Parts: sequence; structure tokens; C-alpha cells
Amino acid sequence: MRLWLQLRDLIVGLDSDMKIVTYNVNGIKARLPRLLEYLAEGDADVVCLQELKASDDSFPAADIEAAGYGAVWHGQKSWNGVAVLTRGAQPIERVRGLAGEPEDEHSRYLECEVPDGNGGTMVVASLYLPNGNPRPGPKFDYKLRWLDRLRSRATELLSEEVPAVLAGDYNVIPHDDDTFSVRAMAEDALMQPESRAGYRRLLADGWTDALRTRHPAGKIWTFWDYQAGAWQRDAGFRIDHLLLSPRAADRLVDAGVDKAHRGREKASDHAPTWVRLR
DNA sequence: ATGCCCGCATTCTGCGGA
Repeated sequence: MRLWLQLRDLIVGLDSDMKIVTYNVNGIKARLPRLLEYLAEGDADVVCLQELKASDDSFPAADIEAAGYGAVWHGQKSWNGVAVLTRGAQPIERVRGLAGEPEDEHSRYLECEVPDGNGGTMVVASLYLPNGNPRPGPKFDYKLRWLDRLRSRATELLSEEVPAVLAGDYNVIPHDDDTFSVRAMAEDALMQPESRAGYRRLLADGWTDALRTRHPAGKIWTFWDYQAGAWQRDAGFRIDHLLLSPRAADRLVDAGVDKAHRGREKASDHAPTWVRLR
């Protein structure tokens, strides 16, 4: 069977593996050289971007197309902004923004249909969950409501029983092991019990945290602050997550962080974080 | 206890980020 699949892939020219990446770029204009470099390295099939910090008309679509990727984006001047890139194909937009608060104009959720690398399709969403600081206050309340709204959409996706990946910057430190210092972050919105509970409810609904599944123990960071020498001290935390629907989790091969990218010149404070699906 | 460092918008500085 395995040989047959390999033979078929050889004949049809399909990859048996899909690398799906989530990458908070912290400003796509400032980060364009790093992003193009990353795409040129060539093993990312789908890239979900967050924090574009750019309006729709200033999204560098031509550069990304020249790198061999189709793109759908949901920009916003100065803040937020998410996109989905697909190598050698155009993502098909499904959902732009979460239901429940019509007055919410933040660009934080973009859901697309993309090739699954095996002749079929899958669903990939790029999401940027609100930071929620300072707490308590309206920003923290907005974060918790947004988590609830995400859960509603995620539940609809589960009922479709499709392979799906919810990839993005969740701004949630799920567990004490996911930060360099519980003490330093104790009062932060990223690791409040309410934030964690919202994230945990997604897992209880049937979503799989890909990184924790592949690496059940140990410290894995996806973010290192620009300040206080956090990168040099390896003082980070894990807030970028890829949640897999059951049919995507069945295909899980590996997950990790392209940590070296955080050490490059003019890097984002987040590193590209990825999952490989069969 | 606070700010450090960054990107963005528009400066002689503020806001948001995490």
C-alpha cells in the first residue's frame, strides 16, 4: 500500500506531506524580506500570516505571487490583518471575520479552502486572537468574547467533518510549561484562567494542539519579546498554535518551530510554527 | 515598580503589542 502510494505520488506528482505554517510577521511591510526568504526556502505549502498591519491595498501580492504563492488577505490599516498563502494555488475564501459582533471591525479571522496535497482539499484558517491587556478592562472582555465566537465557528467546522486547521497567534499561554516564567507573566492576559479555559474548551470540543501532541513534554517557544534580551536569554512563550480537526489530526506527522528565523536580522518577535500532515 | 524593543502613523511622540 505504502509503495503504491509512493508510486502514485511519483506518477501524479503529488506531495505526500503538507507543511502548514503560522507566522505572525508583526508588520508585513517591514517583514517582507524575511517572508520572501522564508517562502524561497521552499518547504511551506500553506502559510497563515497574522499582524499584517497594512491596509488591503498595500498588501504585497505581486511579490508573494512572484514567490510562487497564491494569497487571500484581510488587511487593516496599522493593526491586525491576516492572510492565507498557498504554494502553486489560489486559496478559496470561505469566511472573513467571525459572526456575533457586527460592529467588530478588527481583521482577525480568515478561513480558506486549500489543496490537501493529495488531490483533495482541506480547510485552513488564519486567526489573530486579541491580546487582552490591560486586564481587567474592555480589551480583556473583548478577548474572552472573541474566544467564544471562535469556538462557535470551530464547532461548525467540526460538524462539517472535514480536515481543518485553525492556525494562528492565539495570545494564550495554555499551560505553565508554556512560558519561561510563570511569575513574570502571572498578571498578563495571556495566561489568565479565563483565557486558558477558553482555549481548553476548544480542545475539549475535539481540536488537537499539534505541537503539544508531538512534543508532550518540554518547553517550546514560538515568541520571544524584543525587550530585555528575551531572545538572547531564550525567555519566550508558546502562544502560536495549530489546532487540528479529527480528520486533520489523523494525518499528523510532525510539528515544530522554525526557531532559527527568530535570530535573523530584522526578525519578527514570533517564529514560524508548523505542522506536517500526511 | 518601570521600562527596555519594535512597527506604524506622522514626529519632534503616542499607541499597541506581549
